[in-house]
Amino acid sequence: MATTSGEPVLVPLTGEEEAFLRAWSRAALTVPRALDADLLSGQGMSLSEYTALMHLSEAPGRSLRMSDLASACALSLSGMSRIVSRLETQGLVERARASGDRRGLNAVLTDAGLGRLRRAWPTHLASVRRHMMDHLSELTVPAVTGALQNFAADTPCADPQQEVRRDISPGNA
Amino acid sequence: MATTSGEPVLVPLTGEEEAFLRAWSRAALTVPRALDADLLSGQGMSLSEYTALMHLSEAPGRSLRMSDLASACALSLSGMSRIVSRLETQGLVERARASGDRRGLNAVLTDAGLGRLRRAWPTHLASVRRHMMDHLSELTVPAVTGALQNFAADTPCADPQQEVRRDISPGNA
DNA sequence: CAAATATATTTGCTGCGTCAAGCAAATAGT
DNA sequence: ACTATTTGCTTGACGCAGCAAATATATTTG
Repeated sequence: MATTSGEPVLVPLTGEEEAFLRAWSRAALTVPRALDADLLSGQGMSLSEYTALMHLSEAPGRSLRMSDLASACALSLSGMSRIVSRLETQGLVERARASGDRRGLNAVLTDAGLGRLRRAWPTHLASVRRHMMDHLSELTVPAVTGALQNFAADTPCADPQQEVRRDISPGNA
Repeated sequence: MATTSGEPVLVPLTGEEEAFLRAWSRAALTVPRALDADLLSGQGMSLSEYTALMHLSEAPGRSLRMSDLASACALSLSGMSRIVSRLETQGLVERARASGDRRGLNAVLTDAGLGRLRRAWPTHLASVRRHMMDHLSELTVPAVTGALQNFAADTPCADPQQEVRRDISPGNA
């Protein structure tokens, strides 16, 4: 499967794959925007804030280390740091020095934060149903979930300090 | 909770839907980042630039009105304007006053731009295969494409002034 | 035909998230 | 114990994309 050159043979996408790619690419841009907009207009809360609160609410003690919260949200640690700061000024989250490792911090969901999340939930749920679930059949849902979980699975969430740096060649310019 | 109040009954997500949502949410963040990073490191070109070039290359006369290019790329018109500016300074695209309507502009792909796109293609193809297609079965690809096409389908791509004549909603698409 | 209005695109400002650098605490090496 | 390195998080600077206002051209209206 290689020509005499060193380059691997690249098989172009089939028509179906091409269509999938285009539909995906569009949806990956528009869906988050739509969810964010609904949440923002309905609850004055951004999607990333909602997501952070959600993950905290599910964590034991409503508490997560910053880095764990960041990877749960698939955001960079620095981005997460700013989001938690925003949430903190609203009193929805507190930062607590981690016991046993004083350089670590736990983001802890406050009662106010939990209440806020609960109030935002219906808005978000309706939005998710409208923009996504209503367009999926019961069959496709489980069929695709596994695939999605593997998409870009090896990709680190930026902030290289979080992970090893995997490097590949440049091509040209 | 439902009957007498004005609020619609919100059915929570099933476990499968919940899993889908989470997998999607993560993938929608990580995949574009991964494709962008590959293109950037391998070709010094961003994913949005690549996408713009691609749509232009497929348009008749390698030419599209700014607003059409924006909606093809699912970007705001203002964002598109800046992208075309970047591409223009690299000589990959030119702006040509639209014949017949002098307030309109056509973004036109230059020969250099087409060459650049062709050179970037293998990198992008490999990236798409690696991060997405390799994780999809032949069955799921066509099964999901239609659903994806309807995700957030009614969502305008921002820049409300774009205000297309998208009049009364038809049945679907 | 002039004024009013609508359309196509660009530009100013702003928020978000990333990278790179920085700081502090923990761990390793000697 | 003392310095070096690593780890966890925050912060400064930056780029990208979005909204709203500005600009330029078209079209409609009186």
